[in-house]
Amino acid sequence: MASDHTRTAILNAAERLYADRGFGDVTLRDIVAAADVNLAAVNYHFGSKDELIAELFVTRSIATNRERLNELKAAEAAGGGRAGIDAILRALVGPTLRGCLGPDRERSTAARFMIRASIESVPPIRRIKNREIDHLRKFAAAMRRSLPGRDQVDLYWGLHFALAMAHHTIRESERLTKLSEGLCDLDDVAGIIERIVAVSVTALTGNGAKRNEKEKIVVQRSQ
Amino acid sequence: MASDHTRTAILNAAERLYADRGFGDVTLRDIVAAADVNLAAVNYHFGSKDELIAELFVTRSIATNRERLNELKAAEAAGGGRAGIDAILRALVGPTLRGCLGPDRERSTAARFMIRASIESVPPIRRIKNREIDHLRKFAAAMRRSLPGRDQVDLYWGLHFALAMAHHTIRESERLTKLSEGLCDLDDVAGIIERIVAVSVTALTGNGAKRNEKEKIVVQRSQ
DNA sequence: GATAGTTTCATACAACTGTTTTAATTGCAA
DNA sequence: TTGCAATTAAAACAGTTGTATGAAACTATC
Repeated sequence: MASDHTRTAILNAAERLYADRGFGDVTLRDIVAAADVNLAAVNYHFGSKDELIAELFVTRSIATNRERLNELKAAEAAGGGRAGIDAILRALVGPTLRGCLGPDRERSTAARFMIRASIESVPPIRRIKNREIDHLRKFAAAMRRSLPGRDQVDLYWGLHFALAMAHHTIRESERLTKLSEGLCDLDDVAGIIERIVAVSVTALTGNGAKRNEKEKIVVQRSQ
Repeated sequence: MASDHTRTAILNAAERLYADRGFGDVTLRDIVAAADVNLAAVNYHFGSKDELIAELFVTRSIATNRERLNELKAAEAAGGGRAGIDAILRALVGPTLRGCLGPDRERSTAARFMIRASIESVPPIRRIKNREIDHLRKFAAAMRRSLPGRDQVDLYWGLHFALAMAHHTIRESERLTKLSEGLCDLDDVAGIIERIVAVSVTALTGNGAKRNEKEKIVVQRSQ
């Protein structure tokens, strides 16, 4: 086990290729070519292609989750145990958005790999993915502490929608740029994060949230 | 060309299989088995697998877009040329959500296929996908007519976020159910649509944004 | 009912996939 | 150094993929 060189070279090459091109059309031969190792090394070190993907996903998701939790803990510590709802949501969507959008050099292959994994949902990953729910529960709990009076159903939907906006923005950034003819600036990551946080907070605390199930909001023209 | 039977059988089987299992692991042999036709029929009628997928996507996206536009046009007609922003957003996300969520029997393979197509982004589809932008432009224009005072950038983001919440809800419905331990009712499609519309409307017209003075938000009881 | 054109069928093909095998090489302890 | 395990290497394997072929079956027109 002298140096793990081959092992980590495979992991890094696989992460980058999967992040760039998705799981669908990346073969083991693509990976070993990029890593400059022998084809059989994958099965020697990981057992199978699926186990390689699984290990990649586990490693990277631990890292991503830690980053989010660090930000959450910092926000809660700053608020004496209770973070503002905006800070919680910022900790939830910030790391991924920063890792996937913005200038090329700041992007992380890890974040882009995780987005791919959450999109394409390949079998080896689907089996492990339940752990992510436990991770999200921590954010749900923080939100409950932050807005103790709020209906839990609304909190879950708010959490869900915040993730929705973040992921969709990453996945469809190109389309949004084209649709808006460049008006929406996808390089302004900080601005995007604040926009998503603002919408989520408004949904959770604004007029829409107190609404009874039987009511609906309509916009009327006064003239 | 006596009956087109084989052709349409292939199209229907392919649509259902792709909708159920994604593009990744559905082979031509799976399709012809489900359609009960010969393997060579695919290449005879469509030329290649990619052309089959492309034709499927074009046909189905025309149908989906028409459904959304009909709802938009009806809303605009009812409002004398100007639809409420809520009705516009409802026309945008309603058809797809109704087609993908809710009781089994109401789900449409077409809507589920379109979601798959928008998620997995396989090469033959990616080439055609630009037309969807033209389709979305019509909704952007309607939103502009509905909220003439609002900054266009905000409108584009609102449109984008509405689609984000709809698609993410479809893709991650199972996770949301688990996370909320059943509190979020994914069978209540009408309620989900109203929730997404409400959040989007709040984001577009609510506190942080500069609201047009000619408009006001009211909360109505639906019954 | 023979014929021409279309559609179906069984089958073969070449390319590519993940995996396995077997041998060569390396690194290190004795 | 020698011996031994860990690692790398080249090649082959069995399975699956989309596609192509040529014969058979059909359909409609005369």
